[in-house]
Amino acid sequence: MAAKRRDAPSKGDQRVQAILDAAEVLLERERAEPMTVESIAKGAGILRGSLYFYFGSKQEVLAALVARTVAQLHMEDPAADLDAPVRDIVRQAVRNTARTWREHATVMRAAVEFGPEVPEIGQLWRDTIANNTKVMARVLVRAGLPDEDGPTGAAALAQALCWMTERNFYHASTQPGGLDHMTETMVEIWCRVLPGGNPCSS
Amino acid sequence: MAAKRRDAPSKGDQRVQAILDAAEVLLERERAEPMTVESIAKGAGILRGSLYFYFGSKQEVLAALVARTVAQLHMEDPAADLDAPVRDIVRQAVRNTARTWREHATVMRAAVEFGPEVPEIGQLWRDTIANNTKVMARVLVRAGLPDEDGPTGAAALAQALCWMTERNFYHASTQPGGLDHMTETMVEIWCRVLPGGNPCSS
DNA sequence: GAGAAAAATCTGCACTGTGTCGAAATTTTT
DNA sequence: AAAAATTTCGACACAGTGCAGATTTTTCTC
Repeated sequence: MAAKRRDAPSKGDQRVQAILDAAEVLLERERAEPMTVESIAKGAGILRGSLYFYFGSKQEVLAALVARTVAQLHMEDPAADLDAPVRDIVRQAVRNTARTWREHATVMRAAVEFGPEVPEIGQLWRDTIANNTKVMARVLVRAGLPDEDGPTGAAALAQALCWMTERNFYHASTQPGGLDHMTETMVEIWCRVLPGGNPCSS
Repeated sequence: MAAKRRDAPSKGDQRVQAILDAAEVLLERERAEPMTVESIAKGAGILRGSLYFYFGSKQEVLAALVARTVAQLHMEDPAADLDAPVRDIVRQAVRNTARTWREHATVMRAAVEFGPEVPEIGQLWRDTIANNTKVMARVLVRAGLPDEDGPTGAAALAQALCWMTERNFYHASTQPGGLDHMTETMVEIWCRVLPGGNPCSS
């Protein structure tokens, strides 16, 4: 089904952002106030019917919010220094990921949770993980893992480790101090997978 | 809120299972027919109002279905031979997990997806992973990883690796042949994390 | 500045899906 | 056979979503 959303006019641009801001606030206080079209519109300063001028459905609002956050992640993502020692690259990459979870946990958890039921969000999220995987696969190849396509090639290991990192940070982000603790655990595992397998902590 | 469900009578026991069976079928054909109270009741051979005699809500049906499946997993889970070589234990454990995903993928994916919004399912699923973690932590300690509580102790690594396995099998279970491919990848990573870090494939 | 066009908002409507509850039917027990 | 318990039915109320025409506001053109 084609999206109903029209090209946004300039005043509408502000309204679109207000709608997305309102949706994000509701995600953060989901226990206290369930996210409905009514509550999103109220938070954006319009009535329910008006919201459909900008978005075709509540799912489209969520997809746009996730897209906005993912775009922000890309802008904030520091370019990796791929000439540094591999373990330093890995450590820095994990730390950067932890930072994005710290700063955008609510929307990132929403991306994980709504991905299965909103195809657009699911694809956005998988693409985000795929981008990370591509970079980290090159790092693993540089470290000496086989540059091949099989289940034990660098690409497969990188993908599996990126999903591990996503899943563990997803859980850790709900607990105070969880991300710092989990960062050390993620670095430890990534490093142990590298050839030579020396743990980072020793 | 206390569950409204009453103690189930003997004829009702059969009806409860029929309801859970109907719910499972609908999960499997979710693209073709959305799961509603109406469609669950229809599949169980009753009208909508009758379903509420057995379950307080649709969420309770889902929680009972996940509980039934998790109980079944426990029954099917072969006791690990903890005296075997560690790498054989790891390989067998991953294969067993792959088999449970192969045989119960639909309900297990539902457990992952509904966990965030249905607390009872979330707890059930976390408990399941915690049980696996406990066993695998002991295996990692046997392999020589530090038996301590810090972020790089055996317990933390086991937990992170179990969530990695869950996440990767979740994705792999949606693709033909995906679980076999992923099994090799999971074994490879688990083995590389073990002291000595020798990959299983070499 | 006025009028036309476009954009934005409002309001009522229709619909789906969930959960409730009293009445009726069926089954079980005495 | 009658009473009690269990199970089912069906109508009701409600929340939430999305639609569409009317109205209002804003922007654009002359």
